[in-house]
Amino acid sequence: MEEQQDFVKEVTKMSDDFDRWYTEVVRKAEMADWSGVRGMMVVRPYGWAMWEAIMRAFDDMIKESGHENWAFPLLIPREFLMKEAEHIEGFAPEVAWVTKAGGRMEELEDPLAIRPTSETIIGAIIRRYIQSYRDLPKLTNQWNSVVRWEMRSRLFLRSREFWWQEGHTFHASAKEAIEEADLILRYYRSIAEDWLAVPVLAGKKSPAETFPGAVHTLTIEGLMRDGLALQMRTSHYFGQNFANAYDISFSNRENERELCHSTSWGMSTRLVGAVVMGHGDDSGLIVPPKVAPIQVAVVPIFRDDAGRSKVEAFIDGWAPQLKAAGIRFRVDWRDERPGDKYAHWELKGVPLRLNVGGRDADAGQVEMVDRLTREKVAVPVAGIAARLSAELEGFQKKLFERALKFQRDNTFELETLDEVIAHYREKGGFVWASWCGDTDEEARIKTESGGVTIRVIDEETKPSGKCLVCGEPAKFRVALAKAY
RNA sequence: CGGGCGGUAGCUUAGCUCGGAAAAGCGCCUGGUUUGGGACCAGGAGACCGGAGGUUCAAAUCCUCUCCGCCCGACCA
Repeated sequence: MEEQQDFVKEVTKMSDDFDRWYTEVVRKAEMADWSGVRGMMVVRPYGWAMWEAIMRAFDDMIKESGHENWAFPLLIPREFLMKEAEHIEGFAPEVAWVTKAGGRMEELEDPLAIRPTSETIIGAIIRRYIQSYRDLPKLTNQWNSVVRWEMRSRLFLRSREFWWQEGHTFHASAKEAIEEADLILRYYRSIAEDWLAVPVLAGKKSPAETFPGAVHTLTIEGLMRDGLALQMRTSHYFGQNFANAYDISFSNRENERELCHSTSWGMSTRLVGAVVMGHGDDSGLIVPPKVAPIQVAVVPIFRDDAGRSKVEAFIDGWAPQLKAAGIRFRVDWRDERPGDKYAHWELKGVPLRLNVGGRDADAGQVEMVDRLTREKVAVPVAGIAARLSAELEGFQKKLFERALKFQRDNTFELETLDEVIAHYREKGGFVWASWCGDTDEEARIKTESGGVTIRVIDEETKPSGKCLVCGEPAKFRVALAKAY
């Protein structure tokens, strides 16, 4: 982490206490808050706007590849939930149930689960709409919120209710379903890297970390600035497990009944937390331009009414160009002093700030300040929209490169469990190692290291040498990390 | 869900040990002077002290229960 001057004074320094820093930034940047009901989050406009940008980007991607949005019910009958044994076993501890309803709080005959995810109800319903191979693939998605009864919560990262999209697709062949899960993982990677500027490791989860009921789970894992990994979403291939449990079948060309192959995949408001933790600094947020609710903050500077009129007229001269260029900007006319406004927009992580005073008006220029480098440069107003667009693009790129450098500087290659344990006593980051594939040994890594887990299996690269735990020939190359 | 700590104005807290008219700073509102990195003066609004019950002539303060938050752990696909 770079040295920073104390530009913003109202947040705990990241280096002093990362967790406190995180909570203070999220709240003081007006992104989210607690609601008074335990674990239930309020997402405020500044945080929600980032989520909206993510939603739009992802929604465009999946529409392009033929997915359709649906709305399935919030409440799930118990018998629907119970059908896939592994799935329900995995989710049982965090399901909330509606057991009473109505003015007299009458006990329901059959309790209804509040969806923790919708595989079960979609499976139970979608079978109606799938009869022939001609109905396949069925590519569904829904934007909604789900409830998981978590015991410990953090804003955006883990709350009892969170907002996400859940995609559920049904295919005629295993190959097609596997390709679907791969495709979605590529989309997720693009959201993380191209939109949020957070570089990720992509790969397969170990069997112990695989989604309940899935054949395999794919994941993207980002590295936060405190050195902990964050699972930034997953994509699952179910084989025929759900199709079997819910009898989702179709007639093939030969008029034989076959079970569908299915997938599911989800991406949540947790990503907003990844933006905070992946880019922030001691002064607060740094928001990637592509998802920034405000990309450019304009701070007018003047002494008196005459000065104000002059600056206002000057800004009015070129602001419409920014609007026309689709730049999300705000002119800060609040009755505050410039220094307050600087700190305010820095805390909120607005990529570019324009300081505009009488001297600038005379010179036909503005002072542009970069939130990342804090460099100040004079920018002529002639051609300002094109210049700012280019600067924002450059900012997005710089932010990604900085995060990529951070990730590389914090990625290591080790051979034995002892080395891994010693490493995580000192620092964080990713550690690549080789593993034989034994689940008990995987559990040993976690217990003996104090929480280090296998985050990703890299299937592209052959493992070198021996398993870090048992020393037998390795089958997998894996990335280890402590994670959120 | 266990262990520890906390909840008093929008925020941060003092007051609680030892019961006896609810305070401060910041923020907010009004007016004025100000404004290129965080101003100042004057006036003002704002709190049933998280909630319920109890002890007492009297409770922010003592007791019980409960809700919410923070830290640690378990759990977290």
